[in-house]
Amino acid sequence: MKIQNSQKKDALIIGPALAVDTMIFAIREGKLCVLLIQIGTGPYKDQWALPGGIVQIGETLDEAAQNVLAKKAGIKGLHLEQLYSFSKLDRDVRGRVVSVAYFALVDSDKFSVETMDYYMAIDWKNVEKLPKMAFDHKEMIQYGVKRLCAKIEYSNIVYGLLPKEFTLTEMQSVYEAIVGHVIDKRNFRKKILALNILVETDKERTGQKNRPAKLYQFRKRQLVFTD
Amino acid sequence: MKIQNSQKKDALIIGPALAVDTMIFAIREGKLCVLLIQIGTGPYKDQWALPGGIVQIGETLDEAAQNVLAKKAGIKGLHLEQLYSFSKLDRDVRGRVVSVAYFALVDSDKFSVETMDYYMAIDWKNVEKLPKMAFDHKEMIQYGVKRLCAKIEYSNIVYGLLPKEFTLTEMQSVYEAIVGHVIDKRNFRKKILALNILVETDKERTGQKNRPAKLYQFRKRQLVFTD
DNA sequence: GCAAAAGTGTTGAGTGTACACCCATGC
DNA sequence: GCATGGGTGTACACTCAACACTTTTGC
Repeated sequence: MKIQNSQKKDALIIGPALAVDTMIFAIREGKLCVLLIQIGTGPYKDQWALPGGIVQIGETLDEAAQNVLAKKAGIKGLHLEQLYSFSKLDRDVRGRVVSVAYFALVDSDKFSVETMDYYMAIDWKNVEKLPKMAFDHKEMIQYGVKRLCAKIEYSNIVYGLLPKEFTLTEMQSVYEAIVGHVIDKRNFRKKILALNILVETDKERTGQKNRPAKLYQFRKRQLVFTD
Repeated sequence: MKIQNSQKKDALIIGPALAVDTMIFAIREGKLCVLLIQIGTGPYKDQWALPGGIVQIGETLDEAAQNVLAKKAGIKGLHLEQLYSFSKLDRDVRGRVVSVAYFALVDSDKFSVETMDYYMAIDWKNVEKLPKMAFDHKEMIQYGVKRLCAKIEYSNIVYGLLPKEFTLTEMQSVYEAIVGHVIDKRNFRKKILALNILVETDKERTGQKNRPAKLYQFRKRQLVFTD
């Protein structure tokens, strides 16, 4: 492929390789977790990494991120959002790779993530207790968590983390897992209901040893910004 | 360059080329403007574009953006911020290029931007009256303006648009140019002074046919987030 | 003295925060 | 009847928006 360059006309330019890495967040046992794979071979053997891969010539970045997830974790059709592009010269010891990070939120109960045979393992890891990570993926995750914290304040992005129907207390637990501290129950309910992003159903969560809780749904299961 | 790939081991991968484009904003005659160059040859001849270029193998994205600006507009040492990565398949008819957009704000009076001889022209253009643009650069600029509007609300980023010393009215004019509507003078002054990002000097702007205005400086000439 | 821009406070509305008790259910 | 989590309201502080007149200078 030829790209015209203002210095050396008609030179064949091979710049850095281009990759995407995907950061899938979920709440597991009340903690914010991220989906990681364990690398089976090469200089990063046994270390953990975000699902990622090289961008093919016929893919946009968004498509590349979708394809990586489909291939490496069997996950399809998530709403993925571009986060940032990482480009330190030594971020991959095998060669020069610039990587565009993407993130998404899922309800982990809906996914039974399968280990593909060319990885040693695939698993959810608490973002506060990350294992030894390959590349600059720890840095990526820290950046992603920061952005996620900011984003839940002005969008309904947590819809991805919750099942179709859920109680307000369940929703509050998700917020608490992300921001990392407890929230006042009355204020939380007041704020969320005022946003008008939820609709009450006529169902209740029964079968517990206490008062049943009303179930709610999101008005729209897609990203909406509140003002 | 070889990159190991989980599908085809030891294949030589040539993915999309990687570029950076830089968006330099300034206020000119009270309007938000962006620095553009007019392309002299090729399929985009006579159209305008952001200063940009291919990322070299030994550069980070940040460095590539700095180098592009130095080469194409003689501008050095700006605080550039990464905006977003654009990757539509047909965004450059000459071939497949993914481009990472950067932006910065400058006080245009401090720069005498020179036309390099391989361009037809380099000039500031009002972001609301853009000429015919090459690539997807119009889309990039629209995205950049949106982000800029959001950003001035919670950071001191406009420091780049103002000279070392300035009056509050001058600062207010910059805000008005960016957000695109007039702002109440008393509320603006109250808000800005409360942020505690400015220091009063003992100087005044004299020589006009009206009451002299106090001059202020930024406490820090680097990006600071308020709260 | 007049034109032109600088500078300055108050009020009302709305928003965010802190805080404690009764309710419905399972066992 | 008791343990468990569900559900509710008020008071205060703070923030934001609207609004008009006096001051200082050049001419």
